[in-house]
Amino acid sequence: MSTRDRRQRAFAEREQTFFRGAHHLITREGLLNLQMHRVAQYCDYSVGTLYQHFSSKEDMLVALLTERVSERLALFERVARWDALSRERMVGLVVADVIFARQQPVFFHLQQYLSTQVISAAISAPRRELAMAAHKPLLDLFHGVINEAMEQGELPPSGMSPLQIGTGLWALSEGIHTLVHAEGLLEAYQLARPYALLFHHVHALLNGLGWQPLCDIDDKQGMRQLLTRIVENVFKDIPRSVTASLFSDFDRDSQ
Amino acid sequence: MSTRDRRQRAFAEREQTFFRGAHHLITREGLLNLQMHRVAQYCDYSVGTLYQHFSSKEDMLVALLTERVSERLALFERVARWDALSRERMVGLVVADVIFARQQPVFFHLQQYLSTQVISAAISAPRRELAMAAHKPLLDLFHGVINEAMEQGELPPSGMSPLQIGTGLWALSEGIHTLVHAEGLLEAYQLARPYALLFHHVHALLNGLGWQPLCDIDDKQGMRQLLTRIVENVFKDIPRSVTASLFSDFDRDSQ
DNA sequence: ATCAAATTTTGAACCGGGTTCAATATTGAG
DNA sequence: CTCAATATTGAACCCGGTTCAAAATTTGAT
Repeated sequence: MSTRDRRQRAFAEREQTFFRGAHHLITREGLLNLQMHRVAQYCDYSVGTLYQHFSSKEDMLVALLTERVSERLALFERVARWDALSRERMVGLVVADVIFARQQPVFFHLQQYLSTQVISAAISAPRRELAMAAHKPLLDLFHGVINEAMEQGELPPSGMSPLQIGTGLWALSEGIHTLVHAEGLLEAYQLARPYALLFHHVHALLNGLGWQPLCDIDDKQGMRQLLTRIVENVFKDIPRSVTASLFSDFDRDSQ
Repeated sequence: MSTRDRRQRAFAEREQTFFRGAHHLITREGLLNLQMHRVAQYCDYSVGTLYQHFSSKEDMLVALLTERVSERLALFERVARWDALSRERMVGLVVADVIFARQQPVFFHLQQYLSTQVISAAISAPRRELAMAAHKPLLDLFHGVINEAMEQGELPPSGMSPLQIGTGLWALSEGIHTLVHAEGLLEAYQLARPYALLFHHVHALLNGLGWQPLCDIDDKQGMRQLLTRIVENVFKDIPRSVTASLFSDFDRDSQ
């Protein structure tokens, strides 16, 4: 029956409208000031209709986050497809994450907020499972690179599964992002160049894990060159304004 | 004038009462269900009096968190005073953090929740500065160990300040804790033994930074022995039930 | 085209909980 | 003892997430 299909399509389209509206309002007024009735109003629907799509505010936020995984995944996929050494691609994945965080700060705040024990406990189990399922391809890519590295002997086995290795890298990256996004922390401790720091520690960790080819973590030039190569080969179309933040950190350093 | 002093003392005592009450209620019913009027009620005061101490709910939570920094600091200080190699002490600090997280899960959730960009933006600047000032001794200890390591040539310079080195370790540790505390994540990805993972990656990172003496990250026995030594020398009085979680991870592994 | 049943949309009303503040109680100096 | 200053109280306010009975629209049969 065509009626049913049309209805479903309309429903899905409206959901997109809500996502766009919510995103717009968060961008303009911050996550803290987001109000459900304003989202509905902005999209020219009533609150009741909004609640037909999402069972609660948190529910909507998780759905919004889940919806944008595809963009993050797209960035990751470019790196995965890149014909380079496994170690270079792993660094590329971290670059992808930095680019995503720069391009879509709202989603980083969302992710951070919703990962919190306090909030995540308030999210319904089915919605959480949906969100995790949506993230799975992303993790699969991540673990795929680690797997390849092991198979090609570039990463020594060490009795750890790709998932376990990945966790450490993920935690390090996530931890730095948390630092970057926490209000006033960087300023208070005069921590300039957080992303230079991130790559420094990522290389240190990769070296520590024995991921070949090892690199000299004091060789700022070399690290910068790798970033340049990644951007040139994988993220050439990303606006300079976004990728520049990767380097400006290093540039300031060398001056 | 003695009256003023007495008043101040009474006020400070009452604040402690509120802290105890809030902590008790959070422990029993979760941070999500904490209500201001219940805190007041539980402490046999009115909400108005509660608001004489704290300008908002978030304000109270930050104050509560700040108040317990001293306990965390106490754990850190034991490690700092321990007569051992700088690298051993650094691992000891990570152990201290795990112990604190185990002993005071409420405070870890609080910390995580309040570090979120969304929430931290809602905290008044003076209160935030107070909180940071309270954390400073803790960070000083941390950086002190790194400093010593550099001075004694156990950690090569590499153009990074102690603060910058510390950030990576902090981020890694914090990231793993986030993982551990996020609802359903460990289960979903069958990530058992998160703390074994933490120490594995900490050692890998320390090796990568060139922190002497390097250790073999595949040597599970050696890592376990270091943990035992730390507990024996520094945390002997901490209940087995708390420290056991450090090892059980490894034990399960070796079986 | 007409109508009634089914479905969808609406937004005023509800309600929980953080916050305020006018009324009340307590304190202490003279 | 008195009164002004100070501290405490909790009912009322207000904001914002959520609900649901009423209104509007769509559908399918006549």
